[in-house]
Amino acid sequence: MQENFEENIGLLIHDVARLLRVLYDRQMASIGLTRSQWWLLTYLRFRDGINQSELGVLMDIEKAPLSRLIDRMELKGWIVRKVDSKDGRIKNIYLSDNVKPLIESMRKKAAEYRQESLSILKTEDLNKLTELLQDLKQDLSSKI
Amino acid sequence: MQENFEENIGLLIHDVARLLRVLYDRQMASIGLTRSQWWLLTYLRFRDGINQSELGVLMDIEKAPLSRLIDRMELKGWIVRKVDSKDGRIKNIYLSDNVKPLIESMRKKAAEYRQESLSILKTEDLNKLTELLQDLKQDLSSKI
DNA sequence: ACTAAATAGTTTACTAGGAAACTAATTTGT
DNA sequence: ACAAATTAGTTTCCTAGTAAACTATTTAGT
Repeated sequence: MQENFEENIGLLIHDVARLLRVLYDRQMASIGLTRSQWWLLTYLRFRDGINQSELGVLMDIEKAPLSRLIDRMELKGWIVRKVDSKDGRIKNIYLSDNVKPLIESMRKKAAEYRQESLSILKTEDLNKLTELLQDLKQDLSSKI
Repeated sequence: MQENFEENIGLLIHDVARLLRVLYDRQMASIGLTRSQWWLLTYLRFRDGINQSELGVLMDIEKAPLSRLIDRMELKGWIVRKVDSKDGRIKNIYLSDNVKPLIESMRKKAAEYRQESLSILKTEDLNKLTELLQDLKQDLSSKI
């Protein structure tokens, strides 16, 4: 297609990321979660009470889509917003008690996903791939 | 975050894909195109007159979003739908003449993008990375 | 030839991302 | 103390992805 279509590593990474995403989405869908929901719950599990701005930085999404994601999850009763006691602009996000069983299911699914998606690679290849991607990530980060 | 958060290669690939996408989008935005628009024009450059179903397979998107993408690009006068002369269900997509200069700009930007995004990797590392990703892609494709 | 099945594309509903304009609360500078 | 600037979050508009229901056309089976 393009001048070097088959060898285009950007396209290849794009494809691999997409395939991983499809498997990932499938695991999540089996317990009734979208990718964003799962991702947000995973962060909250470790940072309960984090505010929206910090959460946006961690999840690497803008505050607008994050605000709407939180709206939908709050409607489901999974999380709650609470205005910060010291700074009235800030809203902190907390997990609701009734979402705890769901989070346990998530952890199991995450483990299945890792096993399913990466079992083809030998340990040394996995290490090499990780190393190369980390180099690339660091370089790209400096250009953004 | 997760049990093996830092070493999670799925997350790493996701991050690299995102960073590449941001650089890619930036190049496209400089000539007034979205990623999907650029992508569709790139395919049409090599397969002018392709029908929507085939285009959807190539671009790996469903027919619904493709139909809407074509709507928007047809409104801009960049492409045209023509009902197939032999099969009335089929619509073939053609580039308009006035989009040709834009396509030339695209080719230049694509070259800049490749240079900007991957220059950090040595040739042998690029080859190794390509090889590993191809293995992973092939395995994942069989699981989808 | 005629009904049933398959195919191509569209529309709608939902989730989701980015950009920009907006509101409300807080901090800074004088 | 008070106006200006900054910050946190929301809303709106646009693009875009999936799934499901739908229309129109063609093909297959009898």
